[in-house]
Amino acid sequence: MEGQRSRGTRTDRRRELTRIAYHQLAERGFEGLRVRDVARAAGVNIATLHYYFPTKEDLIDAVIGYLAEQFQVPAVTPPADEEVSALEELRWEFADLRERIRSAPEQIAVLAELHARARRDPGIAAALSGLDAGWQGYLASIIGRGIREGIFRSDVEPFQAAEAIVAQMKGIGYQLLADPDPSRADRLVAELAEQIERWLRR
Amino acid sequence: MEGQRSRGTRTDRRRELTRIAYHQLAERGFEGLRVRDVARAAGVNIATLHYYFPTKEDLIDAVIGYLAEQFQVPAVTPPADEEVSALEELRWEFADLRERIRSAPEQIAVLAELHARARRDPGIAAALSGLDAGWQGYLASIIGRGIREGIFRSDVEPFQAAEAIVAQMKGIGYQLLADPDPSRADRLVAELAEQIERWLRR
Amino acid sequence: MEGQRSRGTRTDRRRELTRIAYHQLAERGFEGLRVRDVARAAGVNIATLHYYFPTKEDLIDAVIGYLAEQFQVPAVTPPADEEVSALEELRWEFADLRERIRSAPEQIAVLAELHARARRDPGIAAALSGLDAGWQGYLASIIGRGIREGIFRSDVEPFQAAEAIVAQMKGIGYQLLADPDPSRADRLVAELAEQIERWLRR
Amino acid sequence: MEGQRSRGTRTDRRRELTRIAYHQLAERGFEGLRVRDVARAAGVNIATLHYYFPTKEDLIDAVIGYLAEQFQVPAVTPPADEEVSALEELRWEFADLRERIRSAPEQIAVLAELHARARRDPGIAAALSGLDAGWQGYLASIIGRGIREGIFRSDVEPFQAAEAIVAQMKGIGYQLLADPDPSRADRLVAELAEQIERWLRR
DNA sequence: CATGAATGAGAATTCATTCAT
DNA sequence: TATGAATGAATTCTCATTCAT
Repeated sequence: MEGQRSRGTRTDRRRELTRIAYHQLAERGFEGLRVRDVARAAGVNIATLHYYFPTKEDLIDAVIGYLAEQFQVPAVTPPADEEVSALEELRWEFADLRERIRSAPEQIAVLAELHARARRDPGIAAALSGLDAGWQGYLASIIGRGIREGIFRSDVEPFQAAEAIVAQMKGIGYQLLADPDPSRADRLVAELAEQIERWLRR
Repeated sequence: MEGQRSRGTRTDRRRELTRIAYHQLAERGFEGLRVRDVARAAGVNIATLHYYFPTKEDLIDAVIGYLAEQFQVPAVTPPADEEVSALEELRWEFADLRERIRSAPEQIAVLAELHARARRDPGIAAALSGLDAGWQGYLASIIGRGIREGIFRSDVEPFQAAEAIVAQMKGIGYQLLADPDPSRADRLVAELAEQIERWLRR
Repeated sequence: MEGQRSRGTRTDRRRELTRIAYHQLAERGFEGLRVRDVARAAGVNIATLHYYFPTKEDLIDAVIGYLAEQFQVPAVTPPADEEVSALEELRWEFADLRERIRSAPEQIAVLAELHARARRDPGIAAALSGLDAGWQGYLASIIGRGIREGIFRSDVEPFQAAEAIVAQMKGIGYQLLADPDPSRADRLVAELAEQIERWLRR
Repeated sequence: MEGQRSRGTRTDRRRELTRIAYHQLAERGFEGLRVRDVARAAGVNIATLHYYFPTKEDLIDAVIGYLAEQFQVPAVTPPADEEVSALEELRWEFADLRERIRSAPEQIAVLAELHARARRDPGIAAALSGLDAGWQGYLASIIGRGIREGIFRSDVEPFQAAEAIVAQMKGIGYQLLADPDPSRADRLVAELAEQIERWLRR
């Protein structure tokens, strides 16, 4: 029973530390990420942090996992799966991007940091590939459905189209990091959405 | 003559140090950029580096200027201005992006690092804005010309379209940083080019 | 108990470092005070010193406090307060100065260093004012008592007289710093004592 | 002839550098004295300074000489030597101290810096002894004359009295360094003067 | 005489990590 | 689990001094 409680506590602590590291990474970048500051913000001793995460890299790995989780959670309520058209689902995806940029810029910021680091760190590159694969697969499935539904052009290869869309969505997100002007965000996302639609629709 | 040579030497040293810092920033990120390593790679004492760049920030500023210069130089021979259509010029722009990704990925890498840092450093944010403004203005001028030539839709606002295109081009570039697979690069750039064309053409 | 010992140890380390810094300041001046040397003399890593004193200034502040403590401790056993005349107490004060110069010249040396620095550092100026105020107040109380006892002239303003005496005592101390010849010290202190007595007595 | 002019120029440069170093020493202390800053303030290259003063110590030696010169120059017009009494001359000496504190505090500041350093530097100790000897000798001559004139007590040993007076005057000067309040200066110098007079007069 | 360029040695401070308790 | 204390190895930056020109 105590073991049970202990395990619960342990998980909580790890998660709390991860959460704080995630936010500090978003705000300060790898350049400014300090395990000491994470520990301080969590109200624990630095040795305690190292008990949970023996090295800084371990903590960073946990942050990557945390980011993946965040991306699982939709920022905008998704349409009821059953009845919705592929086009509507694609539009929802853009609304979700728009909302994420607005209400959870840390997700974009952490993604950008990881992206920059991925060049030097194969582990991070792999983790990002995983994230991308999921996103891309999801978009590809929408596009595929759209083709089957006859709304999208049939000469588009769903997976390759999805690959490009992912890259473009990220580009919009990164562009808005430094200057998070909401109207500019609206404009850019809308423009991208229109462009993609025009490109996909028959 | 002596003064001349002396001044030449001074500029050369500064430039050489800047160039080295630029490449190290591309490879190691801000996270791993060390003035000591820059000095070592240049074969000079660290105090000598500080003679030219009193602080690390001064060196970084020079690197930003250097990046701006690199972006001025086309990666692919531009078409002769006179006779070329807006569409051809736009295509050349994508070819240039493609070539830059292939042969000068450091440009993209440094840009990505600056982007990440811009959130915390207004100076860098301003510098990036400057870079973007040039690029965007150039694209807008092409689009405007295309509209006047009757190739592009007239209901597109050139400057806003250019804004989105810049973000998307960057997105493609960043996406290819971690995994610089040439065929993937070809595919992504081509996809973006086709998409944009389809969107702009009447 | 462990906490107790731990806390004890922490205080001890701080105090030991302070003590060493105090002596090194006395011997080398601010000009030659190096945190690295203090750490070395304490047998600890320089990072350990910074664990206790995050900055050099923090260490210096502790040294100032340490000096204040040293000045609290009489160098010569003070007369039993009750029965002694103001004149005898004043004489004891001079004996104390004489003994301090002989056996604890570091006190004078550190005081002189602080004095020189006080011009540029308002914090140190304030700390010195505090030290002076205590000393001056004490002397003023002796003089006041002497006046009430009828030994001292009543047309002397105790506080202003004390102010001058403090300055003169310091002057003697500083003068003896460079050349700590004991007989010269005896002579100078005796001369000052006689002069002051002659000035104060009716 | 050119040699002549050159020598003149050389002396001028040396003197100018010395003068600047003197003022910077007064303001920043040994702790903050930088040859680079002296050169910059003089508008010459640092290598040029080193041409005139091969080492920092050489420059400091020159500063000591400069201070000695400054002490030669009275701050207050001295009384016509012939007719003045020893008492009047002594009073003039105090007026001169008062004026020096007011209008040339750098003299006191540099003296205090040298004093603190004299403990570690026999060369400076010797130089200061020389300064003191002159001052002390001069005061002793006044006192001796006062005794011969019958104004001063004959049981005072002029040289020893002078020794104490020098120390006390310095003490007053140092005390006023950090807080150069003019009315406090007036008070302290007046108090010292009165005290000394009372002590010396029959 | 004067300078620009260069440097060795060292300065304070930082940081991830360890370890005894 | 948790902590206070400790540290090795860096990090940026400084400074008196040198030297070729």
